[in-house]
Amino acid sequence: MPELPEVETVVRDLRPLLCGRTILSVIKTPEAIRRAGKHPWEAVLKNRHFESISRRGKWIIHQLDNKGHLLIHLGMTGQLLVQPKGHGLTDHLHMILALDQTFEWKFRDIRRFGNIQYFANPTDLALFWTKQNLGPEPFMVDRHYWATRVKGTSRNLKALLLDQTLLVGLGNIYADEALHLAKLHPEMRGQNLTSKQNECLLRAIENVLTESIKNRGSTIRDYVGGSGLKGGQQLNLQVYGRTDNPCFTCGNPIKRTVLAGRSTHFCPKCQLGQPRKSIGSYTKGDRTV
DNA sequence: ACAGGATCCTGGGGGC
DNA sequence: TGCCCCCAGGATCCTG
Repeated sequence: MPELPEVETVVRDLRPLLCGRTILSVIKTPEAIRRAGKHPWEAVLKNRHFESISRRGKWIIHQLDNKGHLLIHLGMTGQLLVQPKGHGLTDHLHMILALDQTFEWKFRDIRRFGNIQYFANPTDLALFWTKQNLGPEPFMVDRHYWATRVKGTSRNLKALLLDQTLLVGLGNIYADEALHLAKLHPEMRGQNLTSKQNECLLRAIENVLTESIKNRGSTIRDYVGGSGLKGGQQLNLQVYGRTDNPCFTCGNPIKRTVLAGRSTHFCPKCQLGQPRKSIGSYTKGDRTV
């Protein structure tokens, strides 16, 4: 499931493989991808050069030499690959661009939750970002913004961390991991966090993402980087996918629940602050605060 | 404002 | 072996 570390890894892999390369032809267009925009792909992409590859949240941004932008969201199972022609898997390919020196740019997506968008000029792109209303990048969060937004809501922490308008980049895996590192219960309400806990949560998010980027992200099932290499962070996960296994910190079994419609993994002993039914209080160990 | 459910989608795994 | 059902979740929409 591509989250920020996986998307960042793809971008870093693609950059040297793609920058300066020319699109010779469009071999396959993304009709099967439900949310892909409709464009005369051959007309807008043929003979264009890739100027730069970057990322905003989980979106991958290809800037072309005509100020056009090709955006890709990997969704659940998306893979973006640049490989010599004839390499790699051939099923579930939704868009293929032939590049110079017989390389191919390929978007592969088994479950088709991905998204492909093209913007002909910076104005259209800016409009798209406005509509998306994305929050800040995790490593560039203003402390005051963070404190205000988290303290100002009664939503639970799991739902908050998945909300891309609050903060971009977290998905189900790293939301669970960050909450475990911060020792905060996923059901705790934003408004019930102390300033110290709030700051600790932001640091935990940064630390979890930093470590995961270092390990090229987590390959649970389908994810691979831009050159086809798998990630390594799945070996370091503390709670995600470890239901009933002992917590590495305290030895108690990891619990699973469903929050914000997503499976949520946590250690009930290490992660305190589960809210009681009465509003405005939460349990901390055996005490009510 | 918020929670929860449905929707899109396919492959893997469990049960029979 | 084959069949059925459930589960996984990023984003979005709808309802209560």
